[in-house]
Formats: sequence, structure tokens, C-alpha cells
Amino acid sequence: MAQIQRNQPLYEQLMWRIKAQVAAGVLVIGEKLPSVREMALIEGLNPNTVAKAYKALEAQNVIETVTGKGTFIRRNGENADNELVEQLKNKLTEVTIEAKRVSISPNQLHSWIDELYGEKQ
Amino acid sequence: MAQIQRNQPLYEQLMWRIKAQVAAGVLVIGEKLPSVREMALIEGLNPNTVAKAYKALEAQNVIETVTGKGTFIRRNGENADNELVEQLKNKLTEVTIEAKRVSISPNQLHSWIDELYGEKQ
DNA sequence: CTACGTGTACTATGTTACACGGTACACTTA
DNA sequence: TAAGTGTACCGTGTAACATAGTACACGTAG
Repeated sequence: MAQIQRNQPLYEQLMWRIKAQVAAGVLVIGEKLPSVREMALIEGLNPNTVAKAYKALEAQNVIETVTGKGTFIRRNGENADNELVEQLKNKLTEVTIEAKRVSISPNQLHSWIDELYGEKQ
Repeated sequence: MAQIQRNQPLYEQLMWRIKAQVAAGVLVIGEKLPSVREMALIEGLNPNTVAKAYKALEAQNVIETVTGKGTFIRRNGENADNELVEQLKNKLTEVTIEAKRVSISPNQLHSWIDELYGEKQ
């Protein structure tokens, strides 16, 4: 009954917003996220949509959910799943092919990556 | 009436297959692609789906289509569209955040990029 | 224990993108 | 003229997405 016109599902957009805040250090390990219903009000989404994002984030070990208590930021994983690494390489391949096509230098890509890594852990 | 179970639309998959062949030098500038109906037979797709991919590829200046003649590989663009650059940076940001989360070093990302750039133009 | 907040699991409805089948048209080339 | 090209439709079916609403099991504060 909603959805205006997007290229990415709302629950995925929310996932990336949370992931970015974790990577930027805005959300610290152990910190409690707003409840499903609170986050729904904040983001203007349906609680079910937020729940879907939370569930997916837990499957990726980004957050930990304790029924009855809430959801909390988890510490970063030490080793990467093989399937995840493949997905990452595929995505990076797409980016690189596209960059090469429009004459963006590899050094430009390198510096973009380093900028993001430079932010506090 | 089809679609088995995928994370990416068939027409986008075809787009990336063609883009990759261009980047790898398998498809040369000016080369003629199979017709919509031929490609449909080759790839096991509906002609409409192939046409959708071709149309999108032309919108991205990857191929050139001449009605009545066929579709041909175009030379690489010299300058990048601002909107395209933004999309690229967003995608690269997602990759970097994810890599950082699973403790993949920036140098690892750099070498993956360089490998892809190393292939013949 | 009670009341509230938590995540979760349903059912149901409506919209949209995908992919398909089929037909038709304007164009180019042999 | 005949065949092949890209393109543009209409219609159908499937699946994902997002919403609304209800209900349940759990933990915590009162």
C-alpha cells in the first residue's frame, strides 16, 4: 500500500543506514537499538518492515536480539563467510567494470576505499 | 511465468555478462551483438527480456542500436555522468562497509581492483 | 503477580517489478 | 519482394515488497 518509487527495498535501506552508523562509530558495541515499534515511528515505516530488517541484520551477525529485552549491536566478526566473500568480490567486480568503462582510475577507487577505512572503528 | 529463484533480474544479469565481455576485450568496439531473437535463443530468455537489456545498455552508452541493422559495441565513454559517479560511490561504500565488518583489509580490496584493471582494454 | 515493552509469527490486502507469450510495425539489407 | 533488425504494444502469471491488524512468549519494572 506504499512504496513511492525506489531502486532498493525500504528494509534494505534501513539495514545499510544501521550498518553505516556502526562502521562510522555512531553506534557502539552493546548499544541498544530502538524497538521495532519505536524505529517504525522514527523512520516512518511499518513495524513489520523494521522487523524484517532486524531479522536480516541478525542473520548477518550485525546485531543480537534477545526476545523480551531488545536488539543490541554486536562486535565485528573476525572471519568472513566464504559465500559472503564471493558476494563482495562480485559486487566489487561490477563497480570496477563500471569505473573502467567511464575512465575512472583505479587510484581513485583506492582513495575512496581508504577514506571509508579511515573513519574511527 | 518463469523465474526460478534469483537475487538479480535476468535482464540485469545479461547486461553484466555483456559488460564483462566488453571489459575483458572479448567484445571489441564496433562488433555486432546477436539479434534480440538470436540472443533469446542462446540465453534461453524471452526476446522481450533481451530487448529490455539492450535498451538499458544503450541508455548507458555501452551499445549502439540501429533499427533494421542491429546493435553494436560502442567505444568507452571519456567522462562520467555525475549521477553515475554517485551510484558508483554508493556501491563502493556498501562494499567497503561490509569488508570492514568482516575484517577484510583495504589492501585486499585494492588488489582485487587492480587485478580487474590489469586485463586488456 | 500485574502491567508493560520486547521480538516474533501469523493472516490478509494492495502495489509493483519481472518474465513470459504473442502480435504488429518501421526500418535496413540482400 | 522477402527476410532480418529493433521497437512497441497488450495480456497473463508469479513473486517480492509494504502495509494493517492480531496474537503469542518472553523479560523487566512496578
